This record gives sequence, C-alpha cells and structure tokens, in this order.
Amino acid sequence: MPVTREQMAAVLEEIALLLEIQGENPFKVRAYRQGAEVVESYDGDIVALAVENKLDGIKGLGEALRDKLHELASTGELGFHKKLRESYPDSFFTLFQLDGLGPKKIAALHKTLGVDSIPSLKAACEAGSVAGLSGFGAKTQTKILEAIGRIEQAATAFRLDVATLAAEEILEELRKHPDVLRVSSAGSLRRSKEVVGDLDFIVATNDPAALTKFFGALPQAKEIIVQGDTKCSIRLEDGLQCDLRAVTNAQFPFALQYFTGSKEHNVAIRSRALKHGWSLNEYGFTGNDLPTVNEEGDIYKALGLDFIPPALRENRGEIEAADEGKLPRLVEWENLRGTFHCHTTDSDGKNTLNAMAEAAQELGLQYLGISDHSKSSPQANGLNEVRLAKQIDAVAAWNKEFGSAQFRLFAGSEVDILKDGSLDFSDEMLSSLDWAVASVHNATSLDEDEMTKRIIRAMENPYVTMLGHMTGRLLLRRDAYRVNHEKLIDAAAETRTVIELNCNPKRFDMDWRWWHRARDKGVLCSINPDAHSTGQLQYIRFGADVARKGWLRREDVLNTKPLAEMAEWLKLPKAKR
DNA sequence: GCCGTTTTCGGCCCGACTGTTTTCAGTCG
Repeated sequence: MPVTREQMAAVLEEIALLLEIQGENPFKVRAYRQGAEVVESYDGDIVALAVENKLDGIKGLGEALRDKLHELASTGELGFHKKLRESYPDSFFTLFQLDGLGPKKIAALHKTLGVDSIPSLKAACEAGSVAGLSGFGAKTQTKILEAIGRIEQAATAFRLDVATLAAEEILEELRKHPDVLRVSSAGSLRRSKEVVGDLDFIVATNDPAALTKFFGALPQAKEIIVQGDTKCSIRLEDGLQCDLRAVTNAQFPFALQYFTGSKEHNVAIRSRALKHGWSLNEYGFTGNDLPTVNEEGDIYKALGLDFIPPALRENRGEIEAADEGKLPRLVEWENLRGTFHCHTTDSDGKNTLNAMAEAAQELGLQYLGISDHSKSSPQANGLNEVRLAKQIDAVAAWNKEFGSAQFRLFAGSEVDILKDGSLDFSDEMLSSLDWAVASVHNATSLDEDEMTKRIIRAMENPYVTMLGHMTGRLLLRRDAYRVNHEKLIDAAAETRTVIELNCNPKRFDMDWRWWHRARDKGVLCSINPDAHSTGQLQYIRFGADVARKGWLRREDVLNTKPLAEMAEWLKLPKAKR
C-alpha cells in the first residue's frame, strides 16, 4: 500500500512532536517539522521521488530525512517512527490541539498522571489532580478544561469569506478610534489563505495601552483571552480568535511585515537581514547603518528585494524571485472581464437566468457563462437533453434581446463526469453549447488511479472546455477525493483543457499550491464562482486573491480576455487554443 | 537534523504575556 504525500508529512510531524516531548534538541525538532512542510508543499511527485530514493537537492531534506522518507515510501513504514511512538496511543496526539498546552506540559501530564487522551486529561482536571502538579495550578487546570470545552464544540478554523467579513467589521471599528494612525489586518487573512485560524490586526498609535483596552471592549468580543499594554486577544461569538498588536508609527511597517508571516517566509527574511549585518524583529532593524523604513515595502527594498505581495509570502520561492527581479506581475480582480460556471433556477440556483445576467453586468463583467447541472445530478435538479436545449434557446433569446458588444451570455453546462469518465451528454449535445465545464459529483470514493483516469478521459473530450472543482473538497467539511494532481495537470496541458479555480469559498479548488506548476505547463486557469445566486458572483474577488497566491498572472487566467476575444477563443478547436 | 559569501562546525528568531513562581518556564505567534 503506497503512502501519500500527506501521510509522509504527518509522520515527520509526529516525529517532531515526539522528539519535543522527549526534550530533544529544539533545532532537531524544527528540522523534522520543516521537513514535513517541505514534503507537504513540494511542487512535484515527491512520493515517487522518495520511492526511487531521488530526493537529493531538495532544500530542507538532508541525508537523514531523505533516508527516512525513502524507507517510509518504499516499505510503507518507518522503523524510527514506529519505535518512537510505541508507548503512545493515537489519542495522545489530540492533546496538542488544546490551547495553552505545549510539549512540556503534555510530557509532564503523561509522565505523572498517565494522561494519554483528551478524555483522560478531562477526568484528571475534574478530579483536581492537575492543579497539584509542580508547574501547574488551579488557573491552569481551569484553562485546560475551557480549552477542552472549545475543542468539543469544534470551530478552530474559519473559511476565508467568514474571516474576511469579521475582519472588515473590526477594521472599521479600529479606524474610528481617534488615536489610531494606521491600521491593517495581517496574518493568514492578509496572505489570502483559504482557511484561517485567527485574525491579526496591527495599529499604529501613540497610545498603545488605550487601543488594547478599546479592543478588549469591542462589542464583538465575547471573551478576552489576553490583554497587556501592547497586545490583546479576544474571542468572537463564533469562536474566532482576534489578536491586536499596538505599536508606534515607526514600528508599524515592521509589525505588519512580521505578523503577516508566514513564519517560514519570515525566518528566511530575517536570515537575509543578518547577512546585511542587521537583526530584524517586529519593531525594526537593529545594527549599524540602518535603512529608512516608512512603509512595509522599504523593508524588502533594504534587503535588496522587490516588494513581495502578501499572498506570495509562503517561502515557496518568492524570496529568490524577488532577489532576481523575477516576481510575477500578479492578476488582479479588476483584470477579470467575465466569468464562467454559475447556476440558475433551471437546476439548483436561487436566481433566474435574467437575474444572473443582470448581476454580472452590475459587477462590470462583459460575459457570463451559464452552466446548470446535468441529468445525473438529480439532487441538484440537473437538466436532461430537452431542458438543456430549452435553456440554450433561452440564452440565445436573451442575447438577442439584451446582448451587445458590451455584454453577452455563453450557453454551457456543468456536465457530470460519470464513473467511467464518460460524460452525461453526447458529443452532439455538447457541441451545441458555447462551452462546458466537466465535474465529478458522484462515485467520489474511487482510488487515486481510477479517479485520475476517469477525469483524464473527460478532459480528452473535445467539447469539455474546462475541468470543474478538481478534488471536490469542501473546506473544513469534506476531504478532497483522491486524484493525482501532477497527472491531471499534465493531461490538461496535453488536451488544452482549462482548469477551473472554483472560487466558491467552500472550495477554492484546484488548491493554490498547484497553480504555479500548472501555469508553467501552459495550463490556463478560469476563475469561476460556481455561483448559486446573484450575490455569489462576487466570489470572483476571492478567486483573484487565491489565484495571486498561486502565482498566476493576467495572461494565465482565461477570463481576463475581453468579450470579443473570448467569443473567438471559444470557437477555436481545443488543439488550437 | 540542516546548512554554508561564517563551507564540515557552530549556529539555528525572539518578544509578550500568563501563571506559578520570588526570578522563571512554558506557550504563542
């Protein structure tokens, strides 16, 4: 049974935890943790490389990790890992999810009380035996019980759209405060991560203590987690944690850069600063001959780098690119001229064809590609051939009455990819459409090989313009189905099939981590909202943010083409696209 | 355990806050 990339990363991560528990050298622990990160985000088939023992030259994987990954990938097991975790049950690792508990405390609880799961920890707290331990106390015991309570009712991660709304409300409150000079969100939200764990805010002010006090007293704050003179953390009603850092105006760019992260990006940036003879932290540079810094961009400039947009700050090659002046000019939402993939009341949409067309025009778009579900998705009221033919006529009628050189609709379908990779409509039916997006909606538990072949077969169809939500994941709710991304990207390049960036915030699928690779293979991206209502067309703003995260430029995104060009492009046979 | 304009050893980010302490360890970001 071959291991997956995720399993390999998880093993390294678990080793890091176990070494930490044992009090191992923290730098060794970090090496394993970074190894997990590298495996997780490596751009290529790292499992195959590990099996073949060809991991040389990958930064962050030294000899020891390479050997271990090879053993793991080729035998399905790693002796070192197995031995380490002998005395710990699976449930032990859930303890690390608890706020306020780290390796030292968990090790102490395990050693003295035999705690090896959340339930056993809960029992120990309720019996009062935790408070008596050295280094623990009554408050710690209460905090542990509270943390367990939060875990039990979930919600420790939030979708980008949910987080964005919450952040905008709080930013508005902060802007109103008279002592605020500058304010910004930071953290993973500013980096446009698809899911965020908390919100970070930075304010520049001459009265930091007043701001942390103000923050703790916000109407949105259900609970104050910590509150000092320069930082304050609150928890909102829905469990979302928000952190504020109050700094001086001079410190602001440094704090903004620092708390935007990512951690990995910052480690690399700081080591670069050291080479310039400066030390860099959240308050400024220290050292000799310090540069003038007024804006965040001045920090990058001082280090000889082009400005790195927050979305790219994941330590995935952006620093090297900025050093060489080779950062891409990223796509912006204003570059989008139209969009594809939306539903109407004909299948499971909330609004009519007319309403969707109007909403698209209000957004300033020049075209909208309609795509209701096909007949094998009865749960979504999918269209059969007769109803689809009617809709094609309705689109033509709409274009005749309202269409112009400024706006038109494209008739399409979100056609189901059936279990064997054939499509829900005949080629003849599909050929009468302007475009089609092919998606998997059933038989989602096929193994990776079958699923990959199934989707490739669909992409080989001459009338499939684009592949819809590649993995079917629903963020925080449903795992991706098993596909081989490398092979699908290669097939898309080969068949000239566009890959959709489904920017419904529940999905963001294909994942941003794969777009750089797809782009370099010449695959086009279509930023599609998968809108089931007029309001959801606005998801394309998030889509542009996530596309930026995937290093995509304007020319990599199909729907930056203006209407006339798009209409011509859709008429081309796939091979000529 | 990884890495190298400090190149095979000696560094590897560090400050704020909390709770248990009485000068600090642990956690977090």
